[in-house]
Amino acid sequence: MKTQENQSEERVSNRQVLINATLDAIAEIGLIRTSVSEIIERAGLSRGMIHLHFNGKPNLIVEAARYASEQYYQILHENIQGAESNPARLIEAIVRGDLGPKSLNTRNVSIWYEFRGAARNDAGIAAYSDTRDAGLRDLLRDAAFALAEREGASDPAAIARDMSFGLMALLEGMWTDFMLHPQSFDRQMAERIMFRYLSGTWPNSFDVSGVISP
Amino acid sequence: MKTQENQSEERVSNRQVLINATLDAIAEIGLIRTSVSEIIERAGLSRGMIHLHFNGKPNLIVEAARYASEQYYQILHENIQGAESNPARLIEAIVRGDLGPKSLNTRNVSIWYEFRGAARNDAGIAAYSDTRDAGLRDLLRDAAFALAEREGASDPAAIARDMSFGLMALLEGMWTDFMLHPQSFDRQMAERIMFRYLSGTWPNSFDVSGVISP
DNA sequence: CAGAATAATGGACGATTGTCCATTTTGTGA
DNA sequence: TCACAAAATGGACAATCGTCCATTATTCTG
Repeated sequence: MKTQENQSEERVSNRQVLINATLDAIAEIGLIRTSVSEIIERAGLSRGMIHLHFNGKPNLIVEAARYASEQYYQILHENIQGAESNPARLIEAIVRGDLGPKSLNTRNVSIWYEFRGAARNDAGIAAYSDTRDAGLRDLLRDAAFALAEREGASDPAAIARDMSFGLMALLEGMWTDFMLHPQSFDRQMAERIMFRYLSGTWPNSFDVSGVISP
Repeated sequence: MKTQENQSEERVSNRQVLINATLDAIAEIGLIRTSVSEIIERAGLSRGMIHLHFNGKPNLIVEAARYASEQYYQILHENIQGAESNPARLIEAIVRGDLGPKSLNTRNVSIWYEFRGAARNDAGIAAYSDTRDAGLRDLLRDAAFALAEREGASDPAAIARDMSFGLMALLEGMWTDFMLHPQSFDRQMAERIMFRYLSGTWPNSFDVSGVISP
């Protein structure tokens, strides 16, 4: 029975406006220079709003981290939809998704890197910075285990542990390289390197271009 | 003809004291909270020294980045000494060195990560943040090329490009993981993952424990 | 030893930080 | 339409930021 709340879908609360402005600022000028003045100017709102909605700047930063983490997860699960049943296809979907423009873009990578660094000295941010890893790692490990078993490895658990860890680390490195050189980064090359790695361990499931179709 | 300059080897200029204090602060509390007050307190010097020796804080930060970069390089070259002639041994030395406690420790990793992030918005820092990569990448690419040729790959240049890029990215990822979980990080596991990757591409030169001795 | 040059001090300075509240504006229900 | 509640404003505030300079201490030179 709200009045004209939903006259339009794009009606967003000022709370969310502040979060978006904060993430924009972090992406563009970094956490160091993201001041209250900077945020409220980008948001087009008044100074007191941060205190009203978040009880101070630190809380706003944490909420922005939570939101960014949720966004990443949502895209991840969209990427892997339909591939969950086949471990090789699942890994392929994760890799391609994580290197695709919806995940790997200047804004996301900058935000991710800034929060990562801040997490070292901020428990509140650390909570939402770690979740990304945990969820992704579990997905990869389970898929790697299934794959190792299927290919008849002697110790599938060990392989799964090493490979999920290695894939995570390699993706990390790709993101870092993208952050440092966004204009020269080559997505195709990045994917090829990932699949070369995968085919080295599971030559029956992968080649340099991805999953081998039967 | 200096007076009592070298009465003891550990006599260091206050310029260097400031750089060390800056790096300590960055490692422990991060770049955001590394203020002039914080630095001079750690250095045990007076407020004006930063302006006297560096003409302002920004310059001090850049000089600290340069020094950290030089330190990293020095350790790198110590690590690979004697292994330059054999490409497989050279890669092994780089990998083991980069994952060893002289390079990969809490202080170094924190500093490296902070400068990496700052480089995005600071050209002065970017210069010394990039050099590490450039030098390391060249070393790896040349070794990878020699190895690819020796193992008779069809396109050694392509292999060398992919592998040097992949090795860099994988090491990046290892460093990041160490930064996030320094207490649970497993150096042996990290090395094994690196060598598993290498043996996937060059099974005649590497196995999971390192270079294969003839 | 005297004099000059250099190194070091520590506080003053304006600018900017984040917090918070008195006030005004907007929205809602009687 | 009126009265009340909620949302939003924007400036005051103390604290801290980085800069810079007048002053003092130290070192080097002749």
